Amino acid sequence: MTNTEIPRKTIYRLSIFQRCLQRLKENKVETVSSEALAKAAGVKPTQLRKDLTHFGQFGTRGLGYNVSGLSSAIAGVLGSSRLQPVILVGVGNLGSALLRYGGFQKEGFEIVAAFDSLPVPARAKGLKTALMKATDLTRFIRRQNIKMAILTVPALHAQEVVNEMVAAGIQAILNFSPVVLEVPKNIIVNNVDLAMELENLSYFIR
Amino acid sequence: MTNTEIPRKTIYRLSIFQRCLQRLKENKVETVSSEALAKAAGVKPTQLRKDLTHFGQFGTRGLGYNVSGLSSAIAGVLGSSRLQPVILVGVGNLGSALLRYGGFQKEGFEIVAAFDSLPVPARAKGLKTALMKATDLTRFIRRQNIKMAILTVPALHAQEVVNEMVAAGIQAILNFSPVVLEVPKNIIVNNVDLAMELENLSYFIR
DNA sequence: CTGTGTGAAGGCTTTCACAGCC
DNA sequence: GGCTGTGAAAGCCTTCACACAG
Repeated sequence: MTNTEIPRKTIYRLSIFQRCLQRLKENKVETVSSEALAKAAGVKPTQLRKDLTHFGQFGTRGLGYNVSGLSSAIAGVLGSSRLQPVILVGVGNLGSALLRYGGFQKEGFEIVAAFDSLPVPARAKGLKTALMKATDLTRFIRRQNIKMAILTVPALHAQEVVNEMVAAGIQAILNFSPVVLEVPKNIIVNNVDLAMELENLSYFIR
Repeated sequence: MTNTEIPRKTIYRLSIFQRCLQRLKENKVETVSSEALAKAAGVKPTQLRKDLTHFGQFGTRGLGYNVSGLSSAIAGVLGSSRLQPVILVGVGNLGSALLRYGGFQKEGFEIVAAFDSLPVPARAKGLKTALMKATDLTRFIRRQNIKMAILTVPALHAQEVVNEMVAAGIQAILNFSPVVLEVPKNIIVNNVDLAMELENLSYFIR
């Protein structure tokens, strides 16, 4: 099919477009031009159109895009692998926070279990997610065939936990530890480093 | 001085290098080559060297970089504006979580106040950060001359809160709401969208 | 001989310009 | 006329290759 590898940035933007389309749908808008949608997404119209050409043709010339049509097209690209179960490792401040945060479920992800080396029940108070011991990690990943993990352990332990998870079969990691993880090439890691984002912002203030 | 604008990616990497240097310092390493440091940071040696040329020359040919020397040089570039006070707006699940999370303080940022339209004292239980009403937001920003804000309000209210903050003088925003914010060109926004990161990861799993 | 600093080359992404369809 | 789809151009970032300093 698509011969060239699709840029990661394109995939990120697809998610943004999807969000905007959702909002349009709620407002009963049926058709949208690349100009309008791009503006809502904060990009240039040509970029939106270029992004879409990676996957096919979805618009009608002279008219624009059918909102729900484009939306399901993007869902088809993105969504195929959407209903992944996810585990969270490291139920400290940030970890328990993310468990409480509903934003994942809303987008179709479910955190099916949380792990900690020293599970403190108080931390999981009021949560419906199962809290398990770190010693169960490998077995759980294998048994349930989990592919995605959110990593919120202290920096010091991040790499060793990653090694264990990768050995058990995890393929994608959302890493919140301020550490550069070493993983085999076929494993994908996205880093979210909050302190770094602030540092970066502060640089650009004059 | 430097005529061309420095790429944002370079600034991000500077933060990573700084982290690695810190670790080297703790281990009493005095000298490091671009190859070793780059490997620790997960980039190519030439890129590290190119990044540094934006700011000057910091190495010794045939030897490498003095760890603490390079570290303070980078701190000088990044750190000039490091001790920014920060406010957090939106004390919901994610917001109160971030307040509890210590990762910011460690890197030199302090959240000096938190705001919510309906401050629930229970949410702030055990926190030392002052919890204030949203109606005090503008005045506080003006009085304390705050420039940076962390935004963790529901998507629906994000834009209006941003408008108010920008009018009051905020210059940089770390936005956790899954919304594309509209701001004047001189205002800088970094987006952290957790659901999008997961979506992105799941796409790359086969 | 080792390892930095850097102009030039290469590769990737964005933007332009316009052909083509409604 | 209006707006998409897309090859070509431009711009940006990364990598190479090597001059040069210790």
